[in-house]
Amino acid sequence: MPRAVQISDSEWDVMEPIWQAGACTAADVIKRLRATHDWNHSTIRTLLARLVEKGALAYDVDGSKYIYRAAVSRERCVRQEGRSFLDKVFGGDVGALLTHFVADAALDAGQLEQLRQLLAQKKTPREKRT
Amino acid sequence: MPRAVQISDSEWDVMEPIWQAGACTAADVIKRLRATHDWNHSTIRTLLARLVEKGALAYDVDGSKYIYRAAVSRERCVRQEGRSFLDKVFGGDVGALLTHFVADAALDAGQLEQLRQLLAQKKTPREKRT
DNA sequence: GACACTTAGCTACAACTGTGGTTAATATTG
DNA sequence: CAATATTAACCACAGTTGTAGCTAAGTGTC
Repeated sequence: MPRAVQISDSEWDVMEPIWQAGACTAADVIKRLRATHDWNHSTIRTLLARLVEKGALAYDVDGSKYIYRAAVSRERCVRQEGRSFLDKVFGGDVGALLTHFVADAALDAGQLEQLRQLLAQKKTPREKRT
Repeated sequence: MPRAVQISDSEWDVMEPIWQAGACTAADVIKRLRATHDWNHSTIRTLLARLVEKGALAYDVDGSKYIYRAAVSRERCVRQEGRSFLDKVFGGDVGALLTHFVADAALDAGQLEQLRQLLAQKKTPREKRT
């Protein structure tokens, strides 16, 4: 399997618009990030380049520019980040993690209901699903 | 408030035994970590020193050695790490985070039950009054 | 065609991380 | 006491991260 790509915080912010848009030029990414980040365009270009090096992004050449696209799915990265956070902070104990966030967070009625339903349907691991 | 202490992965592993034991010497920490990590004792001492610099640990001098103790609570650090993970990966949406982990994890019957109860008791944030 | 703008590529640079060696003072133990 | 082990203090060193500048080549505009 593709060696686990390690995406830093800033890099994650750069991935986000690309995951959302599917494919963008650097200029697109820069434009989108302008709304939320006060970064120099150089910074974003550097991050794009690093993400390509890391294998998190790929690109197609279009004339003089690159059309970037994700080379790793967001899902995959979320799972990996989640896993590593879970291991670091909760020693791999998902129950503890969930308990923490449920206790710590303010959930609105809709979210609570959704979770209750998720849990209600949730099977214990006897029935293996992946 | 104490500026948010930023604890790296390795450092976290060093904090853990201290949070558990309450107070230890470097030798204690090293001994405890031997079980799980294949680290040179120097490495652990370096991490201890860095954690002191960062204000995550404090110590009392006992003869020629230090008795380390946590200067920041585990709770606090868990909340902070949790917050930053939540923001990075789920854009601050706790519901999404919980959904992810519930869906992704294998929970045994006991954990499921515990969570159901937690959710059952959980109050929605103060309802907006009119 | 001249000039401004965009683009990728390369360079920089300090802080943080992971990992561990060296030293000098101090304890411990045979 | 002499040899050995422990300790904290310092140093090292490469890799990652956050942040950005500078350059040369290509593109668009008048």
